Amino acid sequence: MFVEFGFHATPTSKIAKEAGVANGTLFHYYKTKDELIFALYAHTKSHLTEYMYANASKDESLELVFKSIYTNTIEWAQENKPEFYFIQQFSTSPFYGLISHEEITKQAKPHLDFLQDGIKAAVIKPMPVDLLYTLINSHIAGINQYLSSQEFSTDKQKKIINESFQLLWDMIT
Amino acid sequence: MFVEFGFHATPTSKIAKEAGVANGTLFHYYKTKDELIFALYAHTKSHLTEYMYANASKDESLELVFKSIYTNTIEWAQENKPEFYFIQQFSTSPFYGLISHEEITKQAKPHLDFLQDGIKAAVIKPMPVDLLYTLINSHIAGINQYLSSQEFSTDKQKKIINESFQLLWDMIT
DNA sequence: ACAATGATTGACTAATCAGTCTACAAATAT
DNA sequence: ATATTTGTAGACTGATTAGTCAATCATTGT
Repeated sequence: MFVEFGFHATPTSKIAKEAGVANGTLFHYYKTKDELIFALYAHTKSHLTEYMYANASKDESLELVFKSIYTNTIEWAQENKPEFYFIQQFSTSPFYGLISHEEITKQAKPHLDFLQDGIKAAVIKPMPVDLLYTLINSHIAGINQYLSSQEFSTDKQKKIINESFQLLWDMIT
Repeated sequence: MFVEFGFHATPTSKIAKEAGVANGTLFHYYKTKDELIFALYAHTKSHLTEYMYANASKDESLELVFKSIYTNTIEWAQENKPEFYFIQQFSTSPFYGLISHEEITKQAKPHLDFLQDGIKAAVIKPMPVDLLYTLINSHIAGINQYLSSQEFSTDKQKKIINESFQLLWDMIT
């Protein structure tokens, strides 16, 4: 509903109704509407992170692990479009600025470590990991936007993902 | 104010006050608050577009023209952070979905044409221009996010822009 | 069996908001 | 000079909203 109508155009009364509970119940679990929004963001973000690292055996080469994470992320986004869109909407909203810097770095830590390993192993080009991370995230956001902009067959979609991965991989290695 | 507080947390009364006019005056020029928001988006977007193509002499090589557009865009974004942030906020909000598809393609047309020329000239890799366009936009959004995340000296900033341009250029050519 | 705590309800409220309306002022046209 | 249109003002309204509250209901521990 936040994605469809926006944060403030989605009243708590409708959220409660959609959830099948009374108005008061909602405020029993979340002191304020903002708290609910933050909780939803954290919840959604952790779902994505969990899915990203699924099937990531540490035996594979760094490229294969990275490709697995890349593919997983896009797959999750395509199968959970509202959730992914919500993350983006939240990230570019004033709400995002209210999250503590600490929380954000904590969230990004595992990803940054992974990239740092890649640099240390002389696989990934030496550059600030923050920059690298941002570039990768933006790239993935772009691919998702493209994949959502029109209807592709599953095969065509896989082809796009493979090719765009190669572009990204060549760029950072 | 939209960037700072969000769309609905910015009442028309405060907009009018900030603009130094009475409440009624605002609604004399914009029938609804939404109309004002759309107008602000169109206004801001056209400012950016104008700046992007500044100093773009058609005599230069395609790479130099592209680099000029690239640099201009990032410069504008860094010098007009709230405006750039507003465009991003708007683009990932439910408002964006209310803009006609026609309007969007019309807006992107010159950029797509430019990229198409690059492909025809065998400078840019052959791929769907939509995809190319999205990748470039995402890349630029990422760089801006990175540049805004910490304070860089002007020299350092220029260095980052140059290096990241090279990454992008190598990726698409 | 009986406390005690936690969960659920929905009517209620105080505040806020987008948009209206009437009156007046300024500018422009005749 | 007068008439007509356009711009400005700000008090006002009806609707909506986040959040409260007092009263039940359910669950758990003893």
